[in-house]
Amino acid sequence: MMSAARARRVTIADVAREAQTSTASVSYALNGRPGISEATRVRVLEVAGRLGWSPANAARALAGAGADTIGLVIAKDPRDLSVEPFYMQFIAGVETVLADRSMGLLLEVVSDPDAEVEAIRRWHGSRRVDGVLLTDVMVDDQRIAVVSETGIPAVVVGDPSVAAGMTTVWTDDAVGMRQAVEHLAALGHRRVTRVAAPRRYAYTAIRDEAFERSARAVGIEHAIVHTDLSQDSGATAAHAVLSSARAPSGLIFDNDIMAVAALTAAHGRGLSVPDDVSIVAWDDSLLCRLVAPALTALGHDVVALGAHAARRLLDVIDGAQQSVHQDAVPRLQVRASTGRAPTGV
Amino acid sequence: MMSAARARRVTIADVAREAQTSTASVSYALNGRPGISEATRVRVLEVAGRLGWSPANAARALAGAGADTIGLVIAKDPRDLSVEPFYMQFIAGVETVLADRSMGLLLEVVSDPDAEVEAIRRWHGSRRVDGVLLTDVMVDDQRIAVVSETGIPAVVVGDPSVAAGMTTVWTDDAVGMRQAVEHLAALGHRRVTRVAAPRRYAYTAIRDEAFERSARAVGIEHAIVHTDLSQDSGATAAHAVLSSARAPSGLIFDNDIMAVAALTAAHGRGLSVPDDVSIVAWDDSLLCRLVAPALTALGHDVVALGAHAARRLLDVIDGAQQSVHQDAVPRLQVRASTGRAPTGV
DNA sequence: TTGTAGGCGTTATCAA
DNA sequence: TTGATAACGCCTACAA
Repeated sequence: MMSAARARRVTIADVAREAQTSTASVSYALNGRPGISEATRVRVLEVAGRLGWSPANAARALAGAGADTIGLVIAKDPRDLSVEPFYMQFIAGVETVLADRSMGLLLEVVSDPDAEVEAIRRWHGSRRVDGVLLTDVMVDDQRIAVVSETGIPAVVVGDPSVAAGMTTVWTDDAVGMRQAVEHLAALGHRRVTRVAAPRRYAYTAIRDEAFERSARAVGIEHAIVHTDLSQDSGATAAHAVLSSARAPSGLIFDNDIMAVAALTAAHGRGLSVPDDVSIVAWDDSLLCRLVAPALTALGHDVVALGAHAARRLLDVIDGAQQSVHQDAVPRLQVRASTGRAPTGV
Repeated sequence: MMSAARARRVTIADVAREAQTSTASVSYALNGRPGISEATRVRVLEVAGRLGWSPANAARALAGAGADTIGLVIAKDPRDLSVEPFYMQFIAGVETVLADRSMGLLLEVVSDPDAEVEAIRRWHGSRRVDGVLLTDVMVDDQRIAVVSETGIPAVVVGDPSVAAGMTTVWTDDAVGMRQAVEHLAALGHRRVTRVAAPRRYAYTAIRDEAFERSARAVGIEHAIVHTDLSQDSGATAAHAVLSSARAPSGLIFDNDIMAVAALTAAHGRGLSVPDDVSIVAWDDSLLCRLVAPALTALGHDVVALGAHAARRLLDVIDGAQQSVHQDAVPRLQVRASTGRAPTGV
């Protein structure tokens, strides 16, 4: 079979010739600029449509317009991504905003933070993106340093305290944590353990602190175990914690995967949820609703978060001052996995 | 705070001047082309590094190189994406291949097929991508028509029968289906129902046919129910099927979500899995391992599939002939949700 | 209101 | 092996 001969692309000059005018007028017409008669504009647009012309992105970018693209680089192991509903939702939200401005999203998935920095550098160097979105901020995150040093328009999705003054869209995890702790306390739980994300993530310290403060405020015993967020570490942590001398009656996990793993672990130990132990998950996903009992979980609208972040990034690209924006507060969805604390504990 | 003054970017001319040579030599040096002395090459690279120069993507693209980008457009409701581990894994696989050629992935998430076609047209028209990946092929898919008519380099991820002769990477769903049916038959099941995806997806008919053929081959009663792949429709289908006069003892679902919903539905009806009813899921995700009992499921390596498709697309972009490539065959992971058929049925 | 021409940063051609 | 120089396609002063 013959490979289809690539027909020469139609250019602005072709349209100008066909419409019997100049390339300048074609450009004006397409971009809705003043300085052209209505008659000419209509004629040009008609011809452009008929010829199927659309401006080459590279040419406009070269002529001074931006790349009409923003970048998002995700540093995760592909294995973990399969269970992270977060990013697809976030991306979907971003896209809703980009679509209105017909901008594109350049995505890169890398396996380590160094590659992430390198990707941002490369994108900026080759002018492929007008700005970047930074998620999953870590302690001493190199990306923050690179971005603020090079002046790439960027929005940090995370706590302002780690954003080095850059524009930030953040969620108040502390309030979420407090809801979870108070919910368990109100149900009579006197000992609660937080099964947390790795310390390298910036949000971990924030949630740790909020957890301890909230627990102290309601006067209950508390402890924290740090994990790697995996299913295995969730199960391991659950077993360890539940077999300890003074086992807690309430567990708060930093994601849904670990919470579900803990559910299975508890059942495996002959414990009932929520009669013997109550479980709270962070990240309210479908998973939380699918398992039995359904999991009480902290959730927020990630699609909206993505849209919010994208909107702010476009503002920054347009020259807006650096600023801090709070997104919706996490809400506790109470379901069947939390109940009154067992008596006599 | 002042917005950082955007320093003028360093161009190839700057490097040429500093290295006391011409822009042509700089270009040759950077791209590792012959026709330049080693001394000059070294000098140029040194200067380029010192000045922090990297070529502007737009300029290269305009000068004839490609966009160094491939496109992937996903037509799904954001809500559904949150529970679709497929795409993130697929994307991760694609990225591993693109990284080697330092190409980028342009992503677009839209909510309906028309927007998808429009996105592809737009990308092609503005020359933003060198090629596209087509997934989730539907019956009479407009994208196939547009792509083959415009000659955009593309790879169809799906059955060759719907790819209109374009380069295809496919998975043999029929073999997967046969494994599932034979597995149930071997366990003594005599009545099996397939809870299927919507008919608009091209793969649905393929799996339907494979299911019927396999069931006939092993001589068991069989039926098919079409759904929208949602949790709710999975539960609804399970209830309807299990309450029917001649209820099947085996169910084969077209995704993991519905299978999990059915698990809950079965429990809700006081049925034991697998003692009363066996359940097989398609798409072996973490979800299948997290629930109790763990689900027997058909799975394949989606990360590898993404890499495979990307590799073939790069070949097509490089001018390869249209061709058909089979990816790994789905494998049945036998877990606790399937067991011997109940006696006396 | 219209058209001409220069510039954006590379790559490719063609003399030297 | 080099170095001018002409595309590439668009935008935009500036001139008509």
